[in-house]
Amino acid sequence: MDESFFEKVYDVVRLIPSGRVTSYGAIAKYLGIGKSARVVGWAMNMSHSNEKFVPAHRVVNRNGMLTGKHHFANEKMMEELLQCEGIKIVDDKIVDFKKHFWEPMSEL
DNA sequence: TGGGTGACCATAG
DNA sequence: ACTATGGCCACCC
Repeated sequence: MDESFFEKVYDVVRLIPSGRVTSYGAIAKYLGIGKSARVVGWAMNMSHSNEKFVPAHRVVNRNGMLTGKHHFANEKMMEELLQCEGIKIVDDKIVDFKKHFWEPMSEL
């Protein structure tokens, strides 16, 4: 299909259940690019271009740190959204990240 | 057309 | 334990 990689990334991100978080590498691996997790991050960078809303706030790096918070409308919006879903954020990091981690391969 | 970029991850020193 | 570097792929100008 003409679905670009971004479309797939957006689709997976949109499938992330509320209160869960995942990492770029997990999505990258699920899509098959594996090591090139950067493409996933790049896709998120252009997420604002997508017509539909993409819960990019549910996607963090492997350390569970909100690396992309600066790319949101407001830097605090990301952790605020996560907190709204019941996820605790301390020092721009997700508490019990492993516990809230959502693996697309296992769930999908 | 081609180059440069990027919100990463893994390994090595 | 921490820091530094390399690699990797797809999209935008």
